[in-house]
Amino acid sequence: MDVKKGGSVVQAQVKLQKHNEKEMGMRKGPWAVEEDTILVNYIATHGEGHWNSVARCAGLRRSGKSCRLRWLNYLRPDVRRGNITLQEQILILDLHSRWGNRWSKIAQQLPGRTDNEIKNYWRTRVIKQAKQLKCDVNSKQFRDTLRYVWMPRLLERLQPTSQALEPNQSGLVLHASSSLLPSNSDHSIERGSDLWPGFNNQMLLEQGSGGDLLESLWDDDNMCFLQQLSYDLQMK
DNA sequence: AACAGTTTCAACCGCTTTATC
DNA sequence: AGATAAAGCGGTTGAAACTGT
Repeated sequence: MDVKKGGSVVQAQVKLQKHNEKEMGMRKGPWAVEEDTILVNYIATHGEGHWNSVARCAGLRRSGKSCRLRWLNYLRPDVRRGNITLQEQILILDLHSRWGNRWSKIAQQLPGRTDNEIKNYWRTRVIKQAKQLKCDVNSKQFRDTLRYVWMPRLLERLQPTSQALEPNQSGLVLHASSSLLPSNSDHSIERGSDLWPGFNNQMLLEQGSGGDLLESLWDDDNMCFLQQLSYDLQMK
């Protein structure tokens, strides 16, 4: 792809596209209810994909990109909205510690959640809390604290309720043991494993399962614990 | 009640990757 | 093989909602 040369082909294409969008009076900003209805109805009849033609054929004055984003992040029937459960929070932390800011990849492990939502969660909650602890969220210290000390503690607290759930052989399983011990392996997420069957996709889908034990990773109790941990580490 | 500061999250942007011709 | 279009990704922004004074 020729993107490095000054005044590249791609840049010219983008300029042209922007010009065309302007010419056509493309709408931007929040979607109106009528626009949502048009998009939903169009996709119900014609299906997803070919977003530029969706925008054009449905009579929406929106870019294909905008239609795609609106559908994937908001209008899609299987999209889950609202509070991120404790299990999801733990899974996000675990996956992020291994994959970094690969939001889309992480989102694939959380049914119904979008990359955008996970990214927002990370930026607004995790980074904020790390700041409170005077930690850099990408520092080894923060990651190790989460992974080797805090998460085992949380999992321990969750386990009694988790184990009450039926194992889901087809679902995702977080290998508690492997993910919490130093490892270079990227295989902690597998399908159909039963190392720790209580913690799987099924559990994530069941609203509130285990969540009544803890509402959030960032409650007072946990924050005190983390602050103490952070202090202890600094004293070393 | 009014205002200021903070938080949240939907939407946009720029870039890269993938698909198609 | 190269050009172009479309899709996808991660970072960023800004308006609305919320909270504190």
